[in-house]
Amino acid sequence: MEKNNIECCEKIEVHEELLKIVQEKMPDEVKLYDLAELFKIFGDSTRIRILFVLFEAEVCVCDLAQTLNMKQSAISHQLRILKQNKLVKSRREGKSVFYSLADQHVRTIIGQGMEHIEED
Amino acid sequence: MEKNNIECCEKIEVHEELLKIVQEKMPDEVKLYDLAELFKIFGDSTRIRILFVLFEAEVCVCDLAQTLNMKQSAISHQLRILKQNKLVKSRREGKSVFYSLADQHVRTIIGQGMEHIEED
DNA sequence: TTTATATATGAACAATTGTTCATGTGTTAA
DNA sequence: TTAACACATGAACAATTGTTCATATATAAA
Repeated sequence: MEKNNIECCEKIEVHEELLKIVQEKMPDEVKLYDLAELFKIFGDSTRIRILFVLFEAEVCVCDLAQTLNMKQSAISHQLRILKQNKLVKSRREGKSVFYSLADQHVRTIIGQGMEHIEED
Repeated sequence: MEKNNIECCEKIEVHEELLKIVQEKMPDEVKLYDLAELFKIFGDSTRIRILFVLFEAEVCVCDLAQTLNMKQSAISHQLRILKQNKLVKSRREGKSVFYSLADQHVRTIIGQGMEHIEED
């Protein structure tokens, strides 16, 4: 018996086959980590609200803070996270910095999320 | 001057217009909260790995724990979260409980996430 | 240069989260 | 009924996270 054949649910063959398929198709650890990190970004309603504003227009930090009724500092911290993960991009114009969406996937991902929670 | 006309970046008209558009298009608080909660589910690499296994087959808890090399307890806790959020469904067969994907959106959302992190 | 405005960021705090351990529930076989 | 197995779950702990406050940087105007 090979070392992977640990007994489990008394179904050793199925387990063997599964392990093989999963080893083939499962992305590597780094990619899985990055993927989870990406979704963590969407897992905060402040960041979601920021993105919904950016769906409509390119906006400066100050306007974001006022529109969402939050401290400028909190908005800046979140924008930093969004930018680090390439979900938004920024452009300076005088004293202001304008933020906008950086990626098409943002709309798709949030759209699919909306569809999911609007079911049944 | 109306009370919404707080000065910000010396661009009151733009701010006014933005507020109006955002108020129209922004989902209500409950929906935004639910949406963030949904994405939080995807924001953990253990749960992501569970979902990748379920992309391939319907699997029992024991096999999941062995395949992912984790404690059965940890897997059960995560499956509970996935089930509560309708991302997986379960079916008892004797002593075992088999889990499988409950929703098409799961593949799309994870697929879009993969596309995003695989860019540039 | 000084002042004011817009934004960024480090530290600190409360709140949330994922895992482990111990134990409980449900099912099957003896 | 008892024992064994598969899974679920509450409590506890460490680790992570989002906000606030204070302050730093950057730009523009005086």
